[in-house]
Amino acid sequence: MTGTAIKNWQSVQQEVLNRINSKLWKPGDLIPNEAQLASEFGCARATVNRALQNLADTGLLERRRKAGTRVATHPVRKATLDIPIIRKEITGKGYAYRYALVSTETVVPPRDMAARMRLKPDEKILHIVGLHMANGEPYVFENRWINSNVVPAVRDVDFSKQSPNEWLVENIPFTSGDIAFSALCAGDFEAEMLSCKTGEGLFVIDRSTWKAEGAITSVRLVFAPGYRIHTEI
Amino acid sequence: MTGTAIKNWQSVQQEVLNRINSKLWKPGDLIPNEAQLASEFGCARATVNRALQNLADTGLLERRRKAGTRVATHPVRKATLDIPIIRKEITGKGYAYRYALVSTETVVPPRDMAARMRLKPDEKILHIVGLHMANGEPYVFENRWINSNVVPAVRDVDFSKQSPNEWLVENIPFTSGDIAFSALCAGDFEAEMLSCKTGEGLFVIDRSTWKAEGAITSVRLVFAPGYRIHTEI
DNA sequence: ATAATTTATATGTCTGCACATAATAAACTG
DNA sequence: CAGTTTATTATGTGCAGACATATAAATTAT
Repeated sequence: MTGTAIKNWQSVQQEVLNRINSKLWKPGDLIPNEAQLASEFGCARATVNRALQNLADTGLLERRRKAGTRVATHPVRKATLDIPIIRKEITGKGYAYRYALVSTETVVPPRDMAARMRLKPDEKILHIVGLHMANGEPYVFENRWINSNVVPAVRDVDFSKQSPNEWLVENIPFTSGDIAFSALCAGDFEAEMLSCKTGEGLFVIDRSTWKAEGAITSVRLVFAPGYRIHTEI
Repeated sequence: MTGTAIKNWQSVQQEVLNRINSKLWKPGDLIPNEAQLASEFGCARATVNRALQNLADTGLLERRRKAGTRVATHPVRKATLDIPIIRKEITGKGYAYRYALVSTETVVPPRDMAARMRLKPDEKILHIVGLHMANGEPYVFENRWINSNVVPAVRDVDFSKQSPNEWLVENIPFTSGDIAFSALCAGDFEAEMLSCKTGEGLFVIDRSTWKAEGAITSVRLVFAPGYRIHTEI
C-alpha cells in the first residue's frame, strides 16, 4: 500500500517504478494499458501517458502502439553528459582560459578523414590545430577539420583570436552529429603538446557534426592527463 | 514564411529551432510566451509547452516560471549514452561472452573507497575482482566493492557463475548513482589482466550506485585498448 | 496455404479549459 | 528607506474528450 495519493505524473512514475523494482512487473512483462492504469490510479489517461513516456525515454519501458507497454528486458541505463564549450568548461572551474593556435592550413585531408566527412576526391578543406589552456597549463589539444566548402564563412575568421570550437558553436547551426569517447596512449607528439610524459593515458573525444549539405566539421580533442567527465544518473 | 502548417509539437519545435538557428532569436533573448506563440502558430498552448519543454530538456532553452523562456546563452549540448549490461554489450556485438572471477574477499576497503561509500570505520565489505571476455579475449576488467551490509543478499551469491554486474542490475533496485569516464595508462597489473602492453591508453568507467540506506556498490571498469563508447546527438 | 485486406486496439497527440506554483514587480508598512 | 506583503504573470500540470496512427490479429481473397 502506498498510502500516498497518486495524482500527478511523477507519483504515477514512482508507483510504476516501485512495481518494476518489486518484481511485480518483471522484465519483458506487458503492463496494463494506459486506460486501465488511469482508472486504477484515479487520474486521467494523459497523466499516465506522461509518466510512461518519461520512463520509456529513460529506457525502463518499451512501448509500441497496439502492442502495449512492457518492462524493458535489459534495462539500458542512459547517462546524459553535458558537452559545454571548452572555454566555458575551463572558466567554469575558475581557471584562466587561453587559446593558442598552433597551425592552420587548407589541404587535402588524410584518407580516413576524407571518407568520414564524405569529401570529393582531392577536395581541400581547412585544418586547424590548437591548444586550450587552463591557468597556463595545457588542458586539451584540438585537432580539427572544417569543410570550408560547406561553411564558406570560415575562410574569413581569424582563429588566433577565437577558437574554432567557439566560433562554430556560435555561428554554424548543425542538424546532427556524433560523439565518441575513447582513450589514447600519449605519443611523443601528444606528450609535447600537452606537456606530459609519453605513455600517459589520455582521454579522447571525437566529434563530427553535419548539416543537410554535408559534414561541417570533425574534431579530435585530446585531454591532458587526469581529465574526467562526470555525470549523475 | 514557413508555408508548412504548424500543428504538432514537433513542427513547433522545428520552427523554434529555425528561429534560433537563423539568429532571429539570439542567445540570451527572451522569446514570446507560450500563449503568444500558441496564437501565432494557431495551436493550443499545451502543444507549444510540449515543444518548449523538449527543447529545454536538450539544453537549448532555459525556462523559469514568471521569468519566461530564453535562448540558452551557451548551448550546452547533451549527449545521451547507453550503459548496457556488459554481457549484453558483448553478445550484442556477436562475440561469445565469458566471465572469469579473479577473487572475492570481505575486507576493509582502502581509505578513499571507504570515504566514497561513506562506510563506518573498519567496516568490512565485499570486494570482487573479475574479467569479462569477448571471444576469449579480455574485454573489460571489473574491480568492484559491494556494501554487503546494505545488500545482505549478496553474501549468498556465487559470483563464479554470474558477474556481479549482472546480479546487481537484476536484483537490486537503486535510486541514484553517478558515472565518471576517464583514461588510464596501463600499469603492469592492468597489462597482465587485459593482456596488453604496459603503457597502453585504457578507457575507464567509475560508477557508484546508491539507495536510501547507503552506497550499494562502487566499481571501476577498465576496458581493453581500442574500446570506445559512441553516441549520436 | 499464402497473400492481401480489414478490423480492433493501444499508444500518440491535439484541444480547451482549469488551477497550481514559482518568481518577479508593485504596493504597502513600520 | 528597508523590509514585508500582495498582486501579477509565465510556466507546470491536471482533466476529459477527440481524432490520428501504427500494428497485431482476424478475415477474406487468391
